[in-house]
Amino acid sequence: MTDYKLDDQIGFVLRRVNQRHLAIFSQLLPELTPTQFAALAKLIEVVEVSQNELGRLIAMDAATIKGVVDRLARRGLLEARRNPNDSRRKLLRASSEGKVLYENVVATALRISEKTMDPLSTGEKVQFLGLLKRLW
Amino acid sequence: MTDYKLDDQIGFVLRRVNQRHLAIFSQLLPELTPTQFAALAKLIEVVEVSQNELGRLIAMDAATIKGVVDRLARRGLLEARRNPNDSRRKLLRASSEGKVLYENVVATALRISEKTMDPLSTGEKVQFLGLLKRLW
DNA sequence: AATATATTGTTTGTGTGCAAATGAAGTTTG
DNA sequence: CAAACTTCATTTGCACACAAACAATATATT
Repeated sequence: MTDYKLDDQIGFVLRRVNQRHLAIFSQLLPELTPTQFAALAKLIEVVEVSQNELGRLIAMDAATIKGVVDRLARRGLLEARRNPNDSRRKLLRASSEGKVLYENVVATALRISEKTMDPLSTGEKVQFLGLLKRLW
Repeated sequence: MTDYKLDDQIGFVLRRVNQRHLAIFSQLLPELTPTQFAALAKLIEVVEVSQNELGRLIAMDAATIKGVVDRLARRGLLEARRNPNDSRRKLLRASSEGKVLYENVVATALRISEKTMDPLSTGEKVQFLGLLKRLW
């Protein structure tokens, strides 16, 4: 008879912390989902990429990034064109609306991260993020 | 111009760590999803509960727990009956198959938690889980 | 007892997230 | 050059996850 405590398992706690983070995110930045914001932020950073490559940069598989890109495109936040040298590739760029939105909300995105970690002291935040990153 | 590094944001790192955890889980315990295992484990712990109450115990909303319970019931891992005193309520219990499966995999579930935190030392694991829990 | 309020489970709609299969288009190899 | 392979985007199918609306049923208030 093994003693198993659900509340002590990292997977379960991870899920709950993520729930809290999602709630904070959608309250402070209801215009975009965390996923959509990540895609937009990365797209602005790299200027132009293909769809699958963008997915790889933010750890989304081909099926997932397709949906995210479609939703951003439908709202006019990014633009797609075909790569003339490789007609399989769909090259993506943030539109000017996308850039404006990003500039308007990036400070809020930072506040979301802060608020999520608010229960921790400054030192603990650094420590926690360091440990968390090692679990990639 | 705010300096925003996606890879340093807790939400993004949380998502990646969760991805890694999910991959470990489905490799070591492909019979159940983490969600289904959580529902089964909690159900065995509390013996009998209504569907929505079970959802509350493991932080799943009514729509989500319904799907999870339906899938477990379809596989015969739990049984449902109507509460005679309150005919709205669907009372759930783990079936004997459900209990057997749980006993057979609970040790594996513990190994999954261990493996997820493997990159950390013993002291760091305790420390990390403590900090993580404070972010509920 | 009649009305108002709350809760239970269900359904619909939207958005991730992954596996597996597919056709089109490149690249590598014999 | 042709066959084998790889990659790109797409589609389908399944599993969470939450919001909002709903009917049925309980409970509380007057």
